[in-house]
Amino acid sequence: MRHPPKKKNLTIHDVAALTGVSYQTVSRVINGMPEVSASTRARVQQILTEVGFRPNMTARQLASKRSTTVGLVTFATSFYGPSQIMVNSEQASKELGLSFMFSGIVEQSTQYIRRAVNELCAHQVCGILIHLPWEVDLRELHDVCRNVPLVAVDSDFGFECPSVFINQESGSREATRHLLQLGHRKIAHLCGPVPWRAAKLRYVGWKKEMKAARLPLGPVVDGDWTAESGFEAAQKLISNHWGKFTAVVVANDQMALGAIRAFEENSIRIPQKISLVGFDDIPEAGFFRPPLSTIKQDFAALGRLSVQCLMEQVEPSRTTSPTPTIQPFLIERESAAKPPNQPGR
Amino acid sequence: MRHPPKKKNLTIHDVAALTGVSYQTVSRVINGMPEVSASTRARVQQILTEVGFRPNMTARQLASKRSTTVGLVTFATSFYGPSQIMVNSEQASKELGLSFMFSGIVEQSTQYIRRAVNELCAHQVCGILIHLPWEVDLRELHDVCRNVPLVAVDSDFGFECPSVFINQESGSREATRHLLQLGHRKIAHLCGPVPWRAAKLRYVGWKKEMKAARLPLGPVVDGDWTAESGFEAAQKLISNHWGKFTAVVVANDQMALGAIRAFEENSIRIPQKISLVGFDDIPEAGFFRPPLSTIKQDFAALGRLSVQCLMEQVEPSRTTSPTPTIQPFLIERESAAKPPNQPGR
DNA sequence: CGTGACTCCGTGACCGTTCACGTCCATTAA
DNA sequence: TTAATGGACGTGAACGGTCACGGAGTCACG
Repeated sequence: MRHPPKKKNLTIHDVAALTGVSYQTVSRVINGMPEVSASTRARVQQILTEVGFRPNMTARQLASKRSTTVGLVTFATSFYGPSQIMVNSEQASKELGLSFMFSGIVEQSTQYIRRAVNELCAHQVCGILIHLPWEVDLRELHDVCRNVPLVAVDSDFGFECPSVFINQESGSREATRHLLQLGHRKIAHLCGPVPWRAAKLRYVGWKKEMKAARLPLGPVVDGDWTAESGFEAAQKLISNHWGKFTAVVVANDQMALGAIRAFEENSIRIPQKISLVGFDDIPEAGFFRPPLSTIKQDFAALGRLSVQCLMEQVEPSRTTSPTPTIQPFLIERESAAKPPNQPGR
Repeated sequence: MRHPPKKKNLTIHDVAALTGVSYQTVSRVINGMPEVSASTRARVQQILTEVGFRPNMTARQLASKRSTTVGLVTFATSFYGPSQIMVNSEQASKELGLSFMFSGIVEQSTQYIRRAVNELCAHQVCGILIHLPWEVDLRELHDVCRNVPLVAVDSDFGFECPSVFINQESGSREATRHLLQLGHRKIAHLCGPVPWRAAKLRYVGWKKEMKAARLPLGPVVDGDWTAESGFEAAQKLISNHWGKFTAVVVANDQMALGAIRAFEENSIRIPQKISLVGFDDIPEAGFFRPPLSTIKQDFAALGRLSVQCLMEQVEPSRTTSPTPTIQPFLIERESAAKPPNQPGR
């Protein structure tokens, strides 16, 4: 930070001098204001492109007290969901002509979260998208945001907050329903790590669907999203609960992958003996053995809705739309079939 | 963008008024300058934390003509490599106290690239990390960057440019060597999409290692990184080149996954009949069937080196270190074994 | 010919910081 | 005593834009 200042960049004044008008006029053509004659506008425009003028966004933000960059804070970017959210909300921002700042947090503590939000606010983002996979009480966050709008992306904090959700519960119900429709009656659940909101909701979805079908809940074991944990969980299922399930709703695709391996190592064929449905539809899912039936979430839509919701906050022009929710849907492949000893439904 | 200005944020002047000193003094304690007495420093500090003061970065950047945010432009963030680069360079930036702006490009044309770089420059980033998987002539990029330093992250543009690389070629040679050491003599290559630099270099690595072993090149087919293309490529290998290879070096793990499936569908056992080595070590690789031997790249190190290299550019204080290169290494699992009909080497 | 309205454009202040000075006071050396 | 030194702080001017004015023309109309 201790080094000579950079070479000068071109400013609005330079352009003004080059064209022979005042800096204000240049500003006007840059911002497309009407009160400029066609001829001078053309002349200024000409010089503008000729010298490749590029407005200094920091100066503009400072002067106008407006901003066109959105911020995102996320946790656990190494997982599929968070990284998808990151990529897609950037894309959506770009489509609306907004820039994008990102701040990841390495550990889910309020301290780190505060820090990330603070950083983004210091840079005068116009609003913040925040995705935290765990449920966490973040009431205090309003203090640090002050007047910077916040949108929760598939997250739940301790307070009322504009949000956009993926309906995890409904997705999980759909997975369960699929199995039910195939004729399964004893369905286990391979659960994600409990503090995660998505894990909990997917568990609830499975439970509710089973209840709705007036069926007893099958065994539940849990993992930590990784394939390895899925492997171990399936082992447990086999050794502790064998006979008590003919299908399993798995909370994500990676654990499903691990589970598939565990079943295979025990010479349990899928889907002939046990059916499996995953969640996420990661790109590899179609090439597992067998190809995994799974629940797909439309992250592109999530990204779009998120920034849209944020911009509604920033600029509360029209009626605020209700909190949008995205419905995940089933991708049917080959890991789920009719249960054994039962010719059909 | 047409809406009432926000409520006022606290400024350095407010803090000054609250403490009863001049704004300059406040600035001084914020920046840790020495010429402040211990007592006033303490008083200011107190108020600072009390009101939760947060300096306006845009104003600071404007005034100081310095910046502490790094920019990244990437393509194809849906792939493993690019998304890893994104996440890890953000992490590395944060560790150095730098903020992070991101701009993805949806299509690899110079126009889009220019636009992304321009956007970042307009926001006065202190430097730009750029990762483009294709080789592309970007000489003109110096114009648009002007005096903003650029670092190529595992990328090759048409001009001399500070860079940090992953030694793709050496990684691929290692994969090939592993197969060679196991006793394979006829080794095929499943190549990535040709315009990609990584695809080309991995191809070259395989070729060179084969040449070095004085062996003829096995068949080459190519895919597009997806599991699906890997599946198709392996089909071609089987139908057009059967008998001409006992092992295949696959350019990434996803294609390897597809290939595994193709072999399986043709009842060709891996690794008993055909050995396979992948590239990337995606989190799922260890749970393929069989677990995939593959080449791992340390993206965390890449991220760290990238921003480090960038900061050396920004602040050319000490001797510039040579372009750093990361060595990928083999993760040995079970998809590669001795060739059939050959008890060992 | 004066008046208003409208079009086009320039001026000065300001946004929240940093930077280069300048000032004041106390201490020390001559 | 006086000048020089230096520590602690304040002042004014940037930085590159935007915003709210205001002024100079031009035209139509009374």
